[in-house]
Order: sequence, then structure tokens, then C-alpha cells
Amino acid sequence: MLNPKIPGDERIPLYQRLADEIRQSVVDGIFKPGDRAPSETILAESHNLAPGTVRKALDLLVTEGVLERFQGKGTFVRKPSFDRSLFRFFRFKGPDGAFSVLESRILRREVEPIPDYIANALNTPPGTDGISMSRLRLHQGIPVIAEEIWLAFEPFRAFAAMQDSQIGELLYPVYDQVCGKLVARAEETLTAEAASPETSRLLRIAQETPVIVIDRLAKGYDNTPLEWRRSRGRADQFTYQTEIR
Amino acid sequence: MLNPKIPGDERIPLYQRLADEIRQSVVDGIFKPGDRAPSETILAESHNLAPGTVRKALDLLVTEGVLERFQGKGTFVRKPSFDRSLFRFFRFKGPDGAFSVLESRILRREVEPIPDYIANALNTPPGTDGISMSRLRLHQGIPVIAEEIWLAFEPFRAFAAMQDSQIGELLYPVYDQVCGKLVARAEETLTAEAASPETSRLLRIAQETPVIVIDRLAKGYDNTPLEWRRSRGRADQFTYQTEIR
DNA sequence: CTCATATAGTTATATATAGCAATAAAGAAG
DNA sequence: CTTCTTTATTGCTATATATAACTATATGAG
Repeated sequence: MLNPKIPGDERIPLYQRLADEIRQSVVDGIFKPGDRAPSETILAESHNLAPGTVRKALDLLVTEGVLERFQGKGTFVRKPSFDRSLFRFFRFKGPDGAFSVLESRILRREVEPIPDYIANALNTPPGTDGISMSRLRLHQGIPVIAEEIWLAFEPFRAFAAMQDSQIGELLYPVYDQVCGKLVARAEETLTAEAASPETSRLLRIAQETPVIVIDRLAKGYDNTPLEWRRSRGRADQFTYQTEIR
Repeated sequence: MLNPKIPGDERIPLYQRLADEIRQSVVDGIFKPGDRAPSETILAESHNLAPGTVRKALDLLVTEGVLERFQGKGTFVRKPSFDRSLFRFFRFKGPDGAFSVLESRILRREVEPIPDYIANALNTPPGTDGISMSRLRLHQGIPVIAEEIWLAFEPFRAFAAMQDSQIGELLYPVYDQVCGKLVARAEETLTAEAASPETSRLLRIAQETPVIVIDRLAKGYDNTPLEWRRSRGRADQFTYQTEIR
């Protein structure tokens, strides 16, 4: 019998406690996406665990999407390279299957109280200050998605202080580099509506045309809600794919 | 060293071959949904395998959604209880969260050549005969979803021969009982469009109102495409949820 | 009958060990 | 310089074994 060096509640299985520990290291930024995790043997020795137990912990994190393994190479923290993932599901119908990164244009960015239903999603007390943004995404100069974005002010104070010019095409890398907040996954809710005057103006389409509306709640590795986002896109240009069972 | 009684390509790992065998038994109807699978110990003995190997095979089938396990009770073939699953993602927005089964009304059912793009999805030679259906689904008498459904004729010959009156509210149980075809999972592709004259008539909504369009390809346990279906529902009554990462 | 207790059978956790397979990098051979 | 071989490292497969946790059923006491 070994003497496992694993902290936490004794009632929780060892492999889960080890998984918790590694996941936390990713949340805290000790392991960064792309980093190589210690090998199974190293982990087993350093924690006084059997290799099989370590393996099971890693299995768990792989299915969670935190890590990915490559035989002969090692185990790595998965880069949730997000906007790429978005377009795996939600892709242009256009004749050219090929795809380039969308250009982003921030139209507005200011601090104001968060509306109640968004504060609720972000797990923030109602009335708290938040960062509100409007953003337009363009493909070859043509607007395809209009976005409203909300962040809680406190965790993203450094982001609020930035100049517009310092912010690049993608937001999630900025959240990481400036605020230390890593987006790991997101829940999306999808519906459709007729284009309002404002969205028809932004997307340059006729009013009452159908648009797809995606509400996304982006979360960290530890499931903390980080960003709320509502995207509207032209229905005739997008499809959304999933598997159910 | 044991002498495993597992057929198949030697290069494929034992646990995968065992998983293949069990999955095939489900496809062939030897194990029916709800049935209890042999216990891990029994499987290990009957196949001359170590318990750990059996366990790994079962793990695989559980993550695939073929089986589900209950500690102390046993391992069972999962019922893909499908229409319930549909409404976990795709639910009424109405004030009453409660939900009852939708009434189904088959408007048309006939044999005709399958259109090329559907034949392609169903993995059938172009020009083959298929069963084409139109179906309306109602909630408390009000139409909410209009469906077009296509099946390849050959595997569903017995279904084509049935009387309308013999067909119940749900189709998948009929496919199983009459044709021995079990639906295990489905891929769905979602988009939106403005209501055509026909769908506006069927759903009793104004023309050009946004409707959500779901293309579903239902597949068997062995991934064979079984049914193609296009459903149209009022956008203002539905939302669709998923998690991405 | 009712309730507690034992018991058998099931999956879940954990350890220990051996060899296989893929990868990358260093070194030898041409 | 290129190509092949070797070697070390890493994850992958498989076996063997022991114990815990959970469920259902049977048994016995009251």
C-alpha cells in the first residue's frame, strides 16, 4: 500500500482528486494551454500513486477537454482555440468551402450596470457594473455577425482600461493575456428571429429577414462564467451542427 | 497468458474487438434496449479475458452511448428514448415548463424515387425508390412542427406495407418492431428560413415568419444511416441548446 | 406481518507489473 | 549531405489481484 500525497476530501476517489489538482493548475495558469503535462510515470512517482490511477485521472481530463494525449509525445494542455471551434459547427454556406478568420470591429465599449438576466447568467449580484460591447464581424468586408458582449467589471478591470487600438481580432486571447482569464468551453442557446431595424442596419439586410441568434455563455476551466455574448447572423449563410442521442 | 476467445483482426486491441462484438449484438437485436448485459465477471470468463480488459470495452460502449451502468445492479443496453432527448435540446418556450408528447398526424405516405441529395445522406444509389412522408406534429391541437421524412425502400419494405391506422404516434418504435431497425443516435443540422407558403399554411403562421429548420439523419448502433428528416418549427417557440469547446 | 440483518452478486476503485507502439532525437552508415 | 538504425521517452494494451460501495433478495427476530 502506498501513501498517496493527494490533498482533499478522503471520501473522493484518488483519481478524481488528482484530476481536480491538475485542472486547478490549469485554471491558475501554472499549466498553460500548449504546455506539456508531467508524464504518467512522473505523476505516479511524485504523488505516490499507481500508474493505473494516474491514467484514469488523465482519462477524465481528456474527456473533459482539458488535456489531450499523443502517444510517444506526451500529454498536453488543450488549447481551446475557440473561434475555430465555433466555425466547425457554425459555418458559412457559401460556395467556397474554404474559410478565413473573420475581421472584427468593435463599435462601442463602455462601463454600465449589467442587466439583471445577464448578471444572473454571469453569477454576479444584480446592479453590478459590467463592460458592455457591440462588435461587428466581417467576412471579406461584408458584415456577417453582429454581437453584444457583456463582462463583469471586476475580473476584467484591466481590459476596461485598455485602448481600443490595443485589442486585436479575437477577444479570448486578450482575456487570457490581460486578465488571466482562460475560456475553456461555452454553452450556446440557439434560436431565430426576424431582423430588427438595428440588426438589419448592421448586417445590411432587409428588415424582417430571418436571423439566427446565438446566446453564448463562455466558462473557465473551473466552470466559472466569464463572458455573455449574443450573436446575430444571417440565417441564409449559416448552419449549426450537432449530434444527439 | 490467457487464450482469448475473441474473433476479428489480431491487430485490433482485444477490448475494441470485444466492444465490437457486443455492439453488433445490439445491432442484431440479440441484446435489446433495456436488457441487462452479462456481468463483467461472466464476460471475462466466457471470453477468457482479464476483468480490466472487459471493463475497458464496457467503458467504451458507455461513452458511445450504447450501454449504461448502474453500480450494484448491472450494465444495461441504453434506450435511446429519442423524442424525449429531442426536447431536452429543443424545447417550448411557453410559460408552462411541463411537457406532454406531441400528437402526430401523417398527411401523406408514398413510394417514389429518392432525391439525389437525400439518397447521398442515406448512403443509397441515386434513383433508388424510397418511402416519402409528410407529417404534422401538434401540441394541444395546435400544429408546431411540420416534417418531411425519407426512408430507403428496401430495408423498410414492411413499413411501406403497413396501414396508416397501424402506425402510432412515434415512428422509431415502429421501425424497430416492424423492420428490426433500431435508431441509436442522430446528427442534426440547424438553420432558419422565412416560412414558405406551404409551411405557413401547415403551421398556421404568417408567410415570411422565421422558422427553424432541422435536418436530422438518424443512425443505427453501427452508424448505418436509417432515416432522413427535415423538421420545420416556429422560431418563436423553440430554442436549441448545446455545449461547445 | 414488519423490520433489521445477513448474503450474494454487481460495478467501482486501487495497486502492481509486463510488454507493445509511437515519437523524437542522436548517432552510424552510405 | 542523406538515409537508416538505435535508443530513450512516452503513452497504450493487457493481465492479475484485492477491496470497497452499492443493490436486491433472502432470512430470521420480534
